[in-house]
Amino acid sequence: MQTATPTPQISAPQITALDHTLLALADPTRRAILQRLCDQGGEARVTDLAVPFAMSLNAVSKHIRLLERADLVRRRKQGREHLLSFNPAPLTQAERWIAERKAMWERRLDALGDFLNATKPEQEGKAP
Amino acid sequence: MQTATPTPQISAPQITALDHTLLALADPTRRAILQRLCDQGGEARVTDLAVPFAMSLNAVSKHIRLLERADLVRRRKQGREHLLSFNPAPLTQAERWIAERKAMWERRLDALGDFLNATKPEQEGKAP
DNA sequence: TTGACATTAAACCAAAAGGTTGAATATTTA
DNA sequence: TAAATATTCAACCTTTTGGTTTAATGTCAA
Repeated sequence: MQTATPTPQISAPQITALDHTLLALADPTRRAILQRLCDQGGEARVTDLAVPFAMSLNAVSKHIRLLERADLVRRRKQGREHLLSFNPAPLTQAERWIAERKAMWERRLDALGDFLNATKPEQEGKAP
Repeated sequence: MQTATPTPQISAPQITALDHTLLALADPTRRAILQRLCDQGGEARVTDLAVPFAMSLNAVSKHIRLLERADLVRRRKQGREHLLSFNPAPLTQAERWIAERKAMWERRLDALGDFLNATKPEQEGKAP
Protein backbone atom coordinates (compact mmCIF):
# COMPACT_ATOMS: atom_id res chain seq x y z
CA MET A 1 0.00 0.00 0.00
CA GLN A 2 1.06 3.59 -0.59
CA THR A 3 2.48 5.53 2.31
CA ALA A 4 1.59 9.00 1.09
CA THR A 5 0.50 11.07 -1.97
CA PRO A 6 -3.15 10.07 -2.13
CA THR A 7 -3.76 12.95 -4.56
CA PRO A 8 -4.75 12.68 -8.25
CA GLN A 9 -1.27 13.87 -9.32
CA ILE A 10 -2.36 16.56 -11.77
CA SER A 11 1.08 18.09 -11.58
CA ALA A 12 1.81 19.19 -15.15
CA PRO A 13 4.38 21.97 -15.28
CA GLN A 14 5.96 21.68 -18.71
CA ILE A 15 6.43 24.46 -21.23
CA THR A 16 4.19 24.08 -24.27
CA ALA A 17 3.30 25.97 -27.42
CA LEU A 18 0.39 27.54 -25.58
CA ASP A 19 2.76 29.00 -23.00
CA HIS A 20 4.86 30.55 -25.75
CA THR A 21 1.80 31.96 -27.46
CA LEU A 22 0.32 33.54 -24.34
CA LEU A 23 3.67 34.89 -23.21
CA ALA A 24 4.27 36.39 -26.64
CA LEU A 25 0.89 38.12 -26.45
CA ALA A 26 1.51 39.41 -22.92
CA ASP A 27 3.45 42.48 -24.01
CA PRO A 28 2.05 45.66 -25.54
CA THR A 29 4.95 46.11 -27.94
CA ARG A 30 4.57 42.62 -29.32
CA ARG A 31 0.81 42.99 -29.63
CA ALA A 32 1.35 46.25 -31.50
CA ILE A 33 3.79 44.51 -33.84
CA LEU A 34 1.25 41.79 -34.51
CA GLN A 35 -1.41 44.42 -35.06
CA ARG A 36 0.75 46.19 -37.63
CA LEU A 37 1.49 42.94 -39.44
CA CYS A 38 -2.16 42.00 -39.30
CA ASP A 39 -3.92 45.07 -40.65
CA GLN A 40 -1.07 46.28 -42.83
CA GLY A 41 -1.63 43.04 -44.66
CA GLY A 42 1.29 41.20 -46.16
CA GLU A 43 4.91 41.40 -45.22
CA ALA A 44 6.98 44.02 -43.46
CA ARG A 45 10.66 44.56 -42.84
CA VAL A 46 12.13 44.60 -39.35
CA THR A 47 13.20 48.22 -39.71
CA ASP A 48 9.73 49.32 -40.80
CA LEU A 49 8.13 47.54 -37.86
CA ALA A 50 10.58 49.15 -35.46
CA VAL A 51 9.99 52.75 -36.55
CA PRO A 52 6.98 53.64 -34.36
CA PHE A 53 8.50 52.35 -31.14
CA ALA A 54 10.51 54.33 -28.66
CA MET A 55 13.18 51.67 -28.41
CA SER A 56 16.19 50.45 -30.33
CA LEU A 57 15.96 48.32 -33.44
CA ASN A 58 17.65 45.53 -31.51
CA ALA A 59 14.95 45.53 -28.88
CA VAL A 60 12.31 45.11 -31.57
CA SER A 61 14.40 42.36 -33.14
CA LYS A 62 14.29 40.48 -29.85
CA HIS A 63 10.54 40.92 -29.54
CA ILE A 64 10.20 39.46 -33.01
CA ARG A 65 12.23 36.47 -31.90
CA LEU A 66 9.71 35.75 -29.14
CA LEU A 67 6.89 36.10 -31.66
CA GLU A 68 8.69 33.64 -33.91
CA ARG A 69 9.18 31.22 -31.05
CA ALA A 70 5.41 31.26 -30.64
CA ASP A 71 5.04 30.84 -34.42
CA LEU A 72 2.89 33.96 -34.51
CA VAL A 73 5.32 35.49 -36.99
CA ARG A 74 7.01 33.90 -39.98
CA ARG A 75 10.22 35.14 -41.55
CA ARG A 76 11.28 35.09 -45.19
CA LYS A 77 14.69 36.38 -46.16
CA GLN A 78 14.95 38.27 -49.39
CA GLY A 79 18.41 39.61 -49.98
CA ARG A 80 19.49 41.68 -47.05
CA GLU A 81 16.02 42.24 -45.70
CA HIS A 82 13.88 39.89 -43.65
CA LEU A 83 10.21 40.01 -44.52
CA LEU A 84 7.91 39.18 -41.64
CA SER A 85 4.32 38.05 -41.82
CA PHE A 86 1.56 37.29 -39.35
CA ASN A 87 0.52 33.70 -38.73
CA PRO A 88 -2.80 33.53 -36.87
CA ALA A 89 -2.78 29.75 -36.34
CA PRO A 90 -1.47 29.72 -32.73
CA LEU A 91 -4.22 32.12 -31.72
CA THR A 92 -6.78 29.34 -32.12
CA GLN A 93 -5.48 27.24 -29.27
CA ALA A 94 -5.18 30.24 -26.97
CA GLU A 95 -8.68 31.42 -27.79
CA ARG A 96 -10.04 27.93 -27.27
CA TRP A 97 -8.45 27.57 -23.83
CA ILE A 98 -10.01 30.83 -22.72
CA ALA A 99 -13.39 30.08 -24.26
CA GLU A 100 -13.49 26.65 -22.63
CA ARG A 101 -12.90 28.04 -19.14
CA LYS A 102 -15.58 30.64 -19.65
CA ALA A 103 -18.01 28.01 -20.90
CA MET A 104 -17.13 25.69 -18.04
CA TRP A 105 -17.78 28.48 -15.59
CA GLU A 106 -21.14 29.29 -17.13
CA ARG A 107 -22.19 25.65 -16.95
CA ARG A 108 -21.21 25.68 -13.29
CA LEU A 109 -23.35 28.74 -12.64
CA ASP A 110 -26.27 27.11 -14.44
CA ALA A 111 -25.90 23.93 -12.42
CA LEU A 112 -25.78 25.98 -9.23
CA GLY A 113 -28.95 27.80 -10.28
CA ASP A 114 -30.69 24.49 -10.94
CA PHE A 115 -29.62 23.18 -7.57
CA LEU A 116 -30.91 26.28 -5.78
CA ASN A 117 -34.17 26.04 -7.67
CA ALA A 118 -34.61 22.34 -6.89
CA THR A 119 -34.03 22.82 -3.16
CA LYS A 120 -35.99 26.00 -2.72
CA PRO A 121 -38.76 25.41 -0.16
CA GLU A 122 -37.26 22.46 1.72
CA GLN A 123 -34.84 22.75 4.65
CA GLU A 124 -34.52 26.51 4.99
CA GLY A 125 -31.75 26.13 7.55
CA LYS A 126 -29.14 25.27 4.90
CA ALA A 127 -30.10 27.71 2.15
CA PRO A 128 -30.05 31.35 3.36
CA MET B 1 7.54 71.97 -40.87
CA GLN B 2 8.65 68.85 -39.06
CA THR B 3 12.27 67.80 -39.38
CA ALA B 4 11.80 64.09 -38.76
CA THR B 5 9.38 61.44 -37.36
CA PRO B 6 6.89 61.31 -40.21
CA THR B 7 5.44 58.13 -38.71
CA PRO B 8 2.00 57.69 -37.13
CA GLN B 9 3.54 57.34 -33.66
CA ILE B 10 1.74 54.18 -32.63
CA SER B 11 4.25 53.68 -29.84
CA ALA B 12 2.19 52.32 -26.92
CA PRO B 13 4.35 50.39 -24.48
CA GLN B 14 2.51 50.65 -21.18
CA ILE B 15 1.49 47.81 -18.90
CA THR B 16 -2.25 47.23 -18.81
CA ALA B 17 -4.73 44.79 -17.32
CA LEU B 18 -4.58 42.78 -20.52
CA ASP B 19 -0.83 42.32 -20.08
CA HIS B 20 -1.36 41.01 -16.56
CA THR B 21 -4.10 38.66 -17.71
CA LEU B 22 -2.11 37.15 -20.57
CA LEU B 23 1.03 36.87 -18.49
CA ALA B 24 -0.90 35.14 -15.72
CA LEU B 25 -2.25 32.64 -18.25
CA ALA B 26 1.18 32.02 -19.78
CA ASP B 27 2.23 29.42 -17.21
CA PRO B 28 1.04 25.82 -16.98
CA THR B 29 0.95 25.81 -13.18
CA ARG B 30 -1.22 28.91 -13.07
CA ARG B 31 -3.53 27.57 -15.76
CA ALA B 32 -3.85 24.34 -13.79
CA ILE B 33 -4.71 26.32 -10.66
CA LEU B 34 -7.39 28.21 -12.56
CA GLN B 35 -8.66 24.94 -13.97
CA ARG B 36 -8.97 23.46 -10.50
CA LEU B 37 -10.78 26.53 -9.20
CA CYS B 38 -13.01 26.50 -12.23
CA ASP B 39 -14.29 22.95 -12.41
CA GLN B 40 -14.02 22.22 -8.72
CA GLY B 41 -16.58 24.98 -8.41
CA GLY B 42 -16.56 27.29 -5.47
CA GLU B 43 -13.70 28.15 -3.19
CA ALA B 44 -10.49 26.38 -2.31
CA ARG B 45 -7.77 26.88 0.24
CA VAL B 46 -4.19 27.63 -0.75
CA THR B 47 -2.98 24.37 0.76
CA ASP B 48 -5.53 22.32 -1.14
CA LEU B 49 -4.60 23.98 -4.41
CA ALA B 50 -0.93 23.37 -3.78
CA VAL B 51 -1.21 19.62 -3.13
CA PRO B 52 -1.00 18.28 -6.71
CA PHE B 53 2.04 20.31 -7.68
CA ALA B 54 5.62 19.24 -7.37
CA MET B 55 6.68 22.48 -5.76
CA SER B 56 6.60 24.18 -2.41
CA LEU B 57 3.51 25.80 -0.92
CA ASN B 58 5.26 29.13 -1.14
CA ALA B 59 5.79 28.77 -4.87
CA VAL B 60 2.07 28.17 -5.33
CA SER B 61 1.35 31.14 -3.09
CA LYS B 62 3.39 33.31 -5.43
CA HIS B 63 1.58 32.00 -8.48
CA ILE B 64 -1.67 32.88 -6.81
CA ARG B 65 -0.39 36.39 -6.29
CA LEU B 66 0.12 36.80 -10.03
CA LEU B 67 -3.37 35.44 -10.64
CA GLU B 68 -4.72 37.98 -8.16
CA ARG B 69 -2.82 40.80 -9.85
CA ALA B 70 -4.67 39.85 -13.03
CA ASP B 71 -7.92 39.69 -11.04
CA LEU B 72 -8.45 36.14 -12.25
CA VAL B 73 -8.57 34.97 -8.65
CA ARG B 74 -10.33 36.54 -5.70
CA ARG B 75 -9.38 35.97 -2.07
CA ARG B 76 -11.62 35.83 0.98
CA LYS B 77 -10.09 35.34 4.41
CA GLN B 78 -11.97 33.19 6.85
CA GLY B 79 -10.14 32.66 10.05
CA ARG B 80 -6.72 31.27 9.39
CA GLU B 81 -7.50 30.07 5.91
CA HIS B 82 -7.71 32.05 2.68
CA LEU B 83 -10.47 30.93 0.35
CA LEU B 84 -9.78 31.49 -3.32
CA SER B 85 -12.26 31.65 -6.14
CA PHE B 86 -12.13 31.98 -9.91
CA ASN B 87 -13.15 35.25 -11.56
CA PRO B 88 -13.64 34.79 -15.30
CA ALA B 89 -14.18 38.49 -16.08
CA PRO B 90 -10.63 39.31 -17.29
CA LEU B 91 -10.81 36.43 -19.75
CA THR B 92 -13.30 38.38 -21.84
CA GLN B 93 -10.87 41.09 -22.86
CA ALA B 94 -8.15 38.58 -23.67
CA GLU B 95 -10.50 36.46 -25.73
CA ARG B 96 -11.77 39.53 -27.55
CA TRP B 97 -8.28 40.71 -28.48
CA ILE B 98 -7.48 37.33 -29.97
CA ALA B 99 -10.82 37.00 -31.75
CA GLU B 100 -10.48 40.46 -33.27
CA ARG B 101 -7.06 39.72 -34.77
CA LYS B 102 -8.35 36.47 -36.22
CA ALA B 103 -11.39 38.22 -37.68
CA MET B 104 -9.26 41.01 -39.05
CA TRP B 105 -7.01 38.47 -40.70
CA GLU B 106 -9.94 36.63 -42.28
CA ARG B 107 -11.31 39.88 -43.67
CA ARG B 108 -7.90 40.52 -45.18
CA LEU B 109 -7.86 37.10 -46.81
CA ASP B 110 -11.35 37.69 -48.19
CA ALA B 111 -10.33 41.04 -49.61
CA LEU B 112 -7.30 39.44 -51.20
CA GLY B 113 -9.49 36.73 -52.72
CA ASP B 114 -11.83 39.35 -54.14
CA PHE B 115 -8.91 41.21 -55.63
CA LEU B 116 -7.50 38.07 -57.22
CA ASN B 117 -10.92 37.21 -58.60
CA ALA B 118 -11.45 40.69 -60.02
CA THR B 119 -8.13 40.63 -61.84
CA LYS B 120 -8.23 37.04 -63.00
CA PRO B 121 -7.93 36.89 -66.78
CA GLU B 122 -5.84 40.02 -67.31
CA GLN B 123 -2.04 40.02 -67.09
CA GLU B 124 -1.30 36.33 -66.55
CA GLY B 125 2.35 37.07 -65.84
CA LYS B 126 1.56 38.24 -62.30
CA ALA B 127 -1.01 35.64 -61.23
CA PRO B 128 0.37 32.05 -61.52
C1' DT C 1 -1.02 28.65 27.36
C1' DT C 2 0.99 25.58 24.42
C1' DG C 3 1.09 23.65 20.24
C1' DA C 4 -0.55 22.57 15.61
C1' DC C 5 -2.23 24.60 11.40
C1' DA C 6 -2.73 28.05 7.35
C1' DT C 7 -0.62 31.47 5.23
C1' DT C 8 2.45 35.14 4.10
C1' DA C 9 7.07 37.65 4.53
C1' DA C 10 11.87 37.86 3.84
C1' DA C 11 16.16 36.66 2.00
C1' DC C 12 18.26 34.31 -1.36
C1' DC C 13 19.18 32.14 -6.03
C1' DA C 14 19.01 31.05 -11.11
C1' DA C 15 17.02 31.97 -15.35
C1' DA C 16 14.45 34.69 -18.46
C1' DA C 17 12.56 39.14 -20.15
C1' DG C 18 13.40 43.61 -21.76
C1' DG C 19 16.50 46.87 -22.76
C1' DT C 20 21.15 49.06 -24.14
C1' DT C 21 25.57 49.60 -27.04
C1' DG C 22 29.08 48.01 -30.12
C1' DA C 23 30.67 44.76 -33.44
C1' DA C 24 29.96 41.21 -37.12
C1' DT C 25 27.66 39.56 -41.38
C1' DA C 26 25.39 39.90 -45.67
C1' DT C 27 23.72 42.42 -49.42
C1' DT C 28 22.90 46.28 -52.37
C1' DT C 29 24.43 50.43 -54.50
C1' DA C 30 27.66 54.06 -56.00
C1' DT D 1 36.23 48.22 -54.39
C1' DA D 2 34.13 51.05 -51.08
C1' DA D 3 30.33 52.70 -48.69
C1' DA D 4 25.66 52.45 -47.24
C1' DT D 5 21.82 49.41 -45.69
C1' DA D 6 19.47 45.57 -43.17
C1' DT D 7 19.86 42.59 -39.76
C1' DT D 8 21.67 39.66 -36.25
C1' DC D 9 25.22 38.45 -32.61
C1' DA D 10 27.54 39.26 -28.34
C1' DA D 11 28.21 41.31 -24.09
C1' DC D 12 26.37 43.76 -20.61
C1' DC D 13 22.85 45.79 -17.64
C1' DT D 14 18.24 45.82 -14.65
C1' DT D 15 13.87 43.89 -13.43
C1' DT D 16 10.80 40.14 -13.15
C1' DT D 17 9.74 35.03 -12.83
C1' DG D 18 9.88 31.00 -10.60
C1' DG D 19 11.73 28.55 -7.25
C1' DT D 20 13.92 27.50 -2.59
C1' DT D 21 14.41 27.73 2.68
C1' DT D 22 13.83 29.86 7.02
C1' DA D 23 11.20 32.91 9.83
C1' DA D 24 7.07 35.54 11.26
C1' DT D 25 2.00 36.13 11.83
C1' DG D 26 -2.47 34.90 12.91
C1' DT D 27 -5.95 31.42 14.21
C1' DC D 28 -7.80 27.18 15.97
C1' DA D 29 -7.74 23.43 19.31
C1' DA D 30 -5.94 20.74 23.53
